[in-house]
Amino acid sequence: MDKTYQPEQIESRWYERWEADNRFAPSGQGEPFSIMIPPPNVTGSLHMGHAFQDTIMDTLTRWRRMQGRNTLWQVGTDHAGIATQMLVERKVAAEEGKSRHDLGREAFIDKVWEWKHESGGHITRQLRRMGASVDWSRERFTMDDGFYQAVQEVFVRLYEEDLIYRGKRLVNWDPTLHTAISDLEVENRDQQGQFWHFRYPLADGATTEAGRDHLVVATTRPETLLGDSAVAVNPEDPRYASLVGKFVTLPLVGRRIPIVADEHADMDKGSGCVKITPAHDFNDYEVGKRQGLPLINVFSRDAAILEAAEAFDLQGRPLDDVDPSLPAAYAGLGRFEARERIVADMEAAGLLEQVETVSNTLPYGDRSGDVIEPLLTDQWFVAVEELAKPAIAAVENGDIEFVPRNYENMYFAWMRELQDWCISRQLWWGHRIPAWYDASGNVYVARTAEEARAKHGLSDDIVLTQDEDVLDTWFSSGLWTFGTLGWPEQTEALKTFHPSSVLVTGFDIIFFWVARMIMLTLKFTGEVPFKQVYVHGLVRDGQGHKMSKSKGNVLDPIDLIDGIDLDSLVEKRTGNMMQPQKAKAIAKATRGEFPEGIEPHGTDALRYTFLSQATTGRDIKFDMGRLDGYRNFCNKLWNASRYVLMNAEGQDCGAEGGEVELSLADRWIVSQLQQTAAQITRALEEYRFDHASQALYDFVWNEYCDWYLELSKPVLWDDAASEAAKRGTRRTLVRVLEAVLRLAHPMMPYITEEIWQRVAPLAGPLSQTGGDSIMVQPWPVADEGRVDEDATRDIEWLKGVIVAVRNIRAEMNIAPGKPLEVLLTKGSEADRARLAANRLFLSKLAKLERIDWLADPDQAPLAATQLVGDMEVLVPMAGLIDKDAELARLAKEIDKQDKLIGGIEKKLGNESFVAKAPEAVVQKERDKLADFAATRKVLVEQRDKIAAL
RNA sequence: AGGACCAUAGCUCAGUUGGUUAGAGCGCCACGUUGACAUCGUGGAGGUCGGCGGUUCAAAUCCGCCUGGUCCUACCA
Repeated sequence: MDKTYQPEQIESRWYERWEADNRFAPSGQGEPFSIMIPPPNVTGSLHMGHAFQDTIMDTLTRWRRMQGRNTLWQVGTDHAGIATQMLVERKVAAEEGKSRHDLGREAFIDKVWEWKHESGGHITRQLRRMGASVDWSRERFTMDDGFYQAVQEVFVRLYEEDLIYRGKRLVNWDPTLHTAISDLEVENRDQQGQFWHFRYPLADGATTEAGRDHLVVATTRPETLLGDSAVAVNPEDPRYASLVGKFVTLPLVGRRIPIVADEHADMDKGSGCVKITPAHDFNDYEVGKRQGLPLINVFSRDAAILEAAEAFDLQGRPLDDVDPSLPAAYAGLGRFEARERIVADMEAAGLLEQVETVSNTLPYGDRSGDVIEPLLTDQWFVAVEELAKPAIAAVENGDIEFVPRNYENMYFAWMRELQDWCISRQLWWGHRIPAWYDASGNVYVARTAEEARAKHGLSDDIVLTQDEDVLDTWFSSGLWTFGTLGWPEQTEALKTFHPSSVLVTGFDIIFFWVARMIMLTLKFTGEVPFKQVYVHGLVRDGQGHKMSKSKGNVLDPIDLIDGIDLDSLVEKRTGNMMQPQKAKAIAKATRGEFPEGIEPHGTDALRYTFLSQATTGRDIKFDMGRLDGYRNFCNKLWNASRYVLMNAEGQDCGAEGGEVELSLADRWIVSQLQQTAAQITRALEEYRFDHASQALYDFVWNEYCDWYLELSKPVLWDDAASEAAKRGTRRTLVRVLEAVLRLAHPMMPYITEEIWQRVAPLAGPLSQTGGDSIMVQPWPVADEGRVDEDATRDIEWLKGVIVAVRNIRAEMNIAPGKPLEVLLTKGSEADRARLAANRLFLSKLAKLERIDWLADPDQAPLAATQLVGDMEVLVPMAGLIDKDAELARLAKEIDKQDKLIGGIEKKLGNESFVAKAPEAVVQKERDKLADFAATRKVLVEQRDKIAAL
C-alpha cells in the first residue's frame, strides 16, 4: 500500500467494478427495502444539495443491503419542463440564432431530445462519482414510454372522475415564458413601489355623504384600471351606504361601473373604496365571484394592453353586454409603459389626488425572473379537495412519518388550504395533455385519439386536434414511486418494492413534490408512496449563505473530490455571469478564501463530511475544515491498515486455528467494537448520520489507533511474548479492522473496499453470504456476550497511569523519549495486581525504565505526583522540581477541588435535595464528595511536602 | 400579521426521558521525526450554554417574555 491515502487512484476503479459485477441490483432475498431517488433534471449537473442527499440515500442503501435486505435504490431523471426548454431555447438561439417558433414545435422537440442524449449522461456520471449504488439497469426517465403510459392513464382516470377539469381561470402568468406557472413557482420579492390615489367621478350626478362628486381609490397598478368592473365599499361603511347600487364613470375609458358592497373593502384603509379588477387580481377575482361582476381582461399574453378588452362571465363565456372599447392610445403598450401613460393622463385630467411611496412585494417567476401577471386563461386543473383528505389522513394516522416530526405541521398547514392545482403549461417540452378537440371545440379526453373516437363514436372524417399544452413537470414526477416500478402493470417489482421505505428530500420540495406524490399515489395504488420522509436542510456555504451563481459562492462537489486550482475556480465562478460587474468582487473573495485553490479530498471524505454535518431539521453550513479533517481521517484509517497488514500479512493470524491467547488489550478492543457497532446501528436507524460518523471516528482514531495499535506493539515486538499471544493479537488486529471496515462501508464505500480486499482474507474464509466485495458482506451485529467490563476497567486504569506519566513529562519538561523510573503507591490490591499484569504495556507506552510498587507511602522520595483513583503515580525527581511552579500548579488543583467540594456540600446541605431527590442521585453526590475530598487530601500533602523543601 | 426553527469554546457542531467536573473536530499555544500515519504524536489554554423571569430539591435541557438570526405562509385596494 502507498504511504499516503490517494483516493483518485481507487475510486473510479471500484465503481466500475461494482457496476460491472451488478452489485447494485436487488438480491431478490430478504425483506424489501427501497428508496426512490428524487429525479434530478436530466440535463442538469450535480450540486451540493444532490451530493448531500445522494450520500444519505447511498449510506442507507448500502447499510440495508449489508443487513441482508432485498434492496433497491431506484434511479432516474426528470424531464424538467421549463428548465430544460429554456436551456435548449437559449442554446438554439446562441448557435443558430433562431427561436423555438422559428423551428416549430416538432423540430424544437427533436432538439431537446438531441440535447438530452448529448448531456443527459452528465449528472448520472456525477452520481457515479459519488459512489451511489443505484440500480442502473432500472434507470427511468419521466418522459420514457412507461411514464407516458402512466401519465395518460392517470390523467384520463382523474378526468373521468371529474377530478380534472378545464376552465377559464385567473392563473399566475409568466409574460416572458408565455405559460401559466403554479403558486409555488412564484417568488415574492420586497420592493419600493408607488401608490397612486385616483378620483373616480360618480355617475348620474350622485355625491358622497360629504358632498364630493367622486370616490377616491388607490392602486399600485394603475394600468389595470382599464379592466375595472366595479368599485367596492364596505357594507357597514356609513360614508358610502347611499351610493351602493349607483355607478362611477371609469376615467379614461368612460365605462359605467357599479359601486358594490363587499367585505373585502376595508373601512380603515385609505378612503375605504377599492377598485375591483376581477381579471387582473386574485382578491378582486373573489370579489367578482361574490358580486357577479364581469371579468374584463385588458392584457395580451405579453402583458401588453389590448386594442379592445375581452369580457367574460364567471363561467368563462364571452359577454356582449360590456362595452369592450379601450382608449386607442394605450393599445400595444407594455404594462409598465402603459402605467406611466395612464398616470400622466390621470394627472392631466385632474384625477390624480396623491402619490405615496410604499414598500410592497411583487411576484416574480422563479425561472424567468419576470414579474408574474394574474391572467385569465384556459387551463386544466386537478380538483385537490378529495385527493387531499386521504393524504392528510395518511400522515395523521402514521402511515407516513416525517423525520424530523415538525415538518408534519408544515405539510398539514399547506394541505388544509390547498387550492386546485393548475397542471397545464403552455410549453412544448413535456407530456402532451391527452385531450382532443373537434372543429366546434368539443373536448374528448382519452388515452389516444383512437380511443377518443371509439369512446365517443366519432367517425374518422372528424378532424381531432390535440390540446397544445403540456403537463406540469410535477404531475409526472408525482407518479414517481409507482411509475418507476411499472404501473399501471401489476409488476413483481411493484408488488415487492412499493410502498418505498423512505423518501430523502429537502424541505423546499415538500409542497411541490412530496404532497402531490402522496395524493396521486394513494389515489392510484391505494398505498402510501413511502413510509417515512427524511427531510434534510439546505447546504449553505461556510458563512451560512445560500449558494448561488450570482453570489459567486458555489462549490462543486466534484471539485471538492478532485481538487481544482485557483485560476480554474475563479474562472468557474466568474465566467458566464448574468451580472458581470460582480465578477471582480467574486474573484477577490475566492482568491481570499482559497489562496491555494482546493486540494483533492476524495469522495469518501466528502461523503463523511456531509454525514457528520447531517443533523436533523437544520441547514448545514458546509465546513471546509471538516472536509480536510475527514480526508485526514481517511488517511488515518489507511495507515492503520498499513500497520495491520505489515504485521499480519504472511504471518499466522489464527485463521487456520492454533492456540490463541488474548491480551487485555485484545479483549478490551473487541468489547469496544461491540459497543461501537451498536451505536452506529442505532444512529442509522434514527437517521442520525452525525452520530454514526462520530461513533466510528471515535472508535477508529481514539481507541483503535491511539491505544489498541500501540498496545499491540509490545506483544508483537517482544521476543518474550508467546506465539499464542502474538497469534491472538494479530487475529484481533485483523478481525477488528475487518469489522470496522464493514461498519464504515456505507459511509465511505471506496476506501473500505480497497482495504477490505487485502484485510478480509487474513480474517478467515469469506462469509457464507458474501462474495468478494465488502458491499455484500453482513453488517456487524453487536454481540453483548463479548462486552468485557473488566477489561474496560483495566484499560481505563492503564490509560490513567500512562496519561499521568505523560502529564508529568509535559509539566516537568522531560523529553518524551527519556526513560523514567516510576513508583505506584497508596492504591488497592487490585491496583497492585494490575501493575503486575501490565508491566510490559506500561513500560512501552509510557517509555519507562522501571516501574515498581511502593508498599509504604511514607518511604516515597521527592517526586512529581499524579493521581489515578486513589493511587498515586510518582516520578522521583530529586532536585529537578521547580518548586514555585509546582506549588502554583498544586494550588490551582486544590482550588479546583475546593470548588467541586463546595458545590456538592451545598447540595447535600440542602435538606429538600436529600429528602426529595432519588436516593441514587444523592448517593452519587456523596461518592463524588468522597472522591474529591480524597484527591484534595493528596494534593495538600504534596503541597506541604514541596513547601517544606 | 401568523407560524416554524435556531442561538452552547475563536469557527462548525453534538449534548437522548431535567441530576455530566458541559463534549468533539478545526483553529490556537508548548513540546516532539525511534520502523502505520507530520494528512502525525503528546500535553495544554479556551464556555456566567443569547438576556430576564418562572417551575423544580435540581435547568444547557421544561414554561413565559425579550433580543438577535434564518425560513415559510399570508397581506399589501
